[in-house]
Amino acid sequence: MKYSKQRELILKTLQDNPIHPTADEIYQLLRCELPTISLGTVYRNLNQLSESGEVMKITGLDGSVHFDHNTYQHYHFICNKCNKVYDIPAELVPNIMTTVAEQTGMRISECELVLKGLCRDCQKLN
Amino acid sequence: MKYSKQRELILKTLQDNPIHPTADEIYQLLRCELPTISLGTVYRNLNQLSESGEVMKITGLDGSVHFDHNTYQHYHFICNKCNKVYDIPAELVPNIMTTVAEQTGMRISECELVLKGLCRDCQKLN
DNA sequence: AACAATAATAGTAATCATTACTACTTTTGA
DNA sequence: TCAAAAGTAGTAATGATTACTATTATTGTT
Repeated sequence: MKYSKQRELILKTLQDNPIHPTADEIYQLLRCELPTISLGTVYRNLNQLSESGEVMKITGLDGSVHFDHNTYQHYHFICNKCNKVYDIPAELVPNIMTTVAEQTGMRISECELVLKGLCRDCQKLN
Repeated sequence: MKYSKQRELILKTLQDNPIHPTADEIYQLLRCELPTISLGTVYRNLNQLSESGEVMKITGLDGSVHFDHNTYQHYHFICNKCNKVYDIPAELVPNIMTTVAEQTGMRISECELVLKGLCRDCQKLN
C-alpha cells in the first residue's frame, strides 16, 4: 500500500474523532482541511484500512456502517435515543469466541457484538 | 394490523425456509405461489413483522440484511466460505445483556451477536 | 348482505449508500 | 530523472430500500 496524504488524513480524522463516524461523516469532517477530497476516496481508503486491520468496521442493528480507530477487541452499545455509539470493553463479556468455538466446532475469526438500549445520560432525561 | 394474504404467505415462507433469507430471497420464493406480489410489499411486511416482534432482523458483519422466523433469543454465525447463516443458542454465551447492563449502567433491550469464520463443513473441504 | 372507513397492495419512481470507471496525478525505487 | 505502479477527483452506475399513488381487500357496523 503506497502512501497518500488522503489516507493519512482519513486515519487522523478517525483518531481525532472517536465518535465512531460513518464514511460520510468523515468526508464532511475532512472537507475543511482538504476540500478537494472525494467521497469515493474516503470509502476506498476506509475499506483498505479495515482490510489491513488498521481500523474497525462496525455494522449491526441499525444498518448504518460506522468506523472505529480502536482496533483492540471490543464491543459496542448504541443508544436508541441519542444514537451515540459507546465502546464496551471485551473483558466485560469474556471468551465469547472461544466458548462458541469449543461448543460448536466452528472456526471463529470475527465477532461483532452490538447492544442497544438507553445510555445512562438518556435514562436520566425522563 | 389488518390481515393480508401476502403477509401470511411471507411469514409462512420464512418459517418453511429456515435459511435466514434476505428480503429479495423471500420475494423470489414467493413468486411461484403468488406471482403478482411486489418486492415493496415484502419489505413493508418484513419491517412490520420485525417491529411487532414476530420475526427477527439480522444485520451485521457483511452488511446484508437477513430475516429469521425464530424470535427466541439466539445469535448467529456466518461462514466466510459458504455464506450460510447458522443459529447459535443464547445459552452458549449466557448473560451477555445482564452482565453488560450491570457493569455499565446502560439499560439494554437488544443484543445482536454475529460471529464469522469457517463452518464445520467448510473446514473439512481443505 | 351492503357499506363506508381503513389499511394493504402492485407497480413504479425516487432515494441513499456504496462501488465502478476514467483520465490525470503522486509516490516509489532504480 | 524517469517509468511503473498505485492513488486521486469527479462522475456515472449499481443495488438495496423506501416513497408514492391509484386500486383493492379487510373489518366492524348497520
